[in-house]
Amino acid sequence: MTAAHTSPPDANVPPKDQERAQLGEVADAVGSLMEFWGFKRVMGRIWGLLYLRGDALPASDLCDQLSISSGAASMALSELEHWGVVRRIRRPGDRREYFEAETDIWKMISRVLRERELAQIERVLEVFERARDKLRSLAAPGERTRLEDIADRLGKLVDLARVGRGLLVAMVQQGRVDLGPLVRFARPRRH
Amino acid sequence: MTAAHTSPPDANVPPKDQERAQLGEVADAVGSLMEFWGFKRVMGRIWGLLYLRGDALPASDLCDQLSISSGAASMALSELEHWGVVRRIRRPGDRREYFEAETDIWKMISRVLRERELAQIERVLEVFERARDKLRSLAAPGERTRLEDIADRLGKLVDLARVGRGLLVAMVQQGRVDLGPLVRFARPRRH
DNA sequence: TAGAGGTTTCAGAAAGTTCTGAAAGTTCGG
DNA sequence: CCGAACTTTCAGAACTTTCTGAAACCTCTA
Repeated sequence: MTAAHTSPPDANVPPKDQERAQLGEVADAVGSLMEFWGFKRVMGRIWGLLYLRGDALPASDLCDQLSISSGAASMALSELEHWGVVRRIRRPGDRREYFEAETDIWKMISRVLRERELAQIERVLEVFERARDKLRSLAAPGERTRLEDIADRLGKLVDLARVGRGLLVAMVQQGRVDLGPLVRFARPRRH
Repeated sequence: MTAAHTSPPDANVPPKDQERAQLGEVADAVGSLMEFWGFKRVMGRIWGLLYLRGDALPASDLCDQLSISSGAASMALSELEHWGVVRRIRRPGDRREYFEAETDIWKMISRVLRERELAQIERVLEVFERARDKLRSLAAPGERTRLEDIADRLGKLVDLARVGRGLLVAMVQQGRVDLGPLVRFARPRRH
């Protein structure tokens, strides 16, 4: 039997190590959330650690604590900076750069919605509209053709994308939205 | 000079080919949207094509039109089926299986929100809560320590995750939400 | 119930992504 | 300006994801 039989189970693990382990777990959880959102996992881990620590750390500390190379840290940090999620700080008399977490989470989220999701939906919307018009122009005039039906369904996608766009705009502008229209548009018409 | 100098530019391209090209573009656009959402690109391409066509197609047609192997089609189709995004149909007197697109888009979206995003946030929330409690238990009792500060910031993440969860629940339940609480929670306290 | 027609599975190929570590670049105090 | 301290860049390594194509597996019909 080892000393581990005492209770609580980790009574003999140095508190510093336990703290570091917990911070690491939270950072990993934030990392998986961020990865889910389409960012690099390390980006989330870095922000999570900085956020919890509450003060600015030099890159070398991040490399140690998260077990990543200086290259990975540098790349992730400049991307985080680009998204306004982390700030770079210089301290007089210290040649290193320090990094600190943005704490206004809504600011971060809305920026991503605005710059990334909104752009995405605009692109898609344009494709939909262009294809719809093209298809209508191909349809034999006068009669109701298979092509017209396709164009109509495409029109439904256009409407949906527009509602989605409106939703995003409302979110990033006033953070208050009604999903009703989205639900209505996304349901198939009775006929 | 080629015949392409006549206008409109593709007056001499067979309409069937133009139609197919447009459908392909829309399918690709849906594919990139779906990829953005964390699904496989082909899944979106398949759903897009089936949705526009409006009727059921056999797998072999999908392979032809989207230039994918039977294996890829089979895998993507069962995943789409699992998400309730595509239905499998048998036609008497035909040995092949046909596939048709679900047209209730909200049903699809809310299902993903419920089964995937909600599960994700629950997982993260648990990690946050566990770590917060653990850190509090490590802090020296009585006085205000650095550890307590960390635990407080973690508590903020917990609150935020709870609000996010509530938002998702509201969305999948009644499709009507107020983002106000999210915005409020996500902003840093004045101090 | 044999076997033709269709579907799924899966090992390896291809493509895509992220990381490492060292070299090149930058910055600043002296 | 020099050079130590730090940061960025980038080619290739390592890993992950997705796809192919053929073999195994169904499943109807005759």
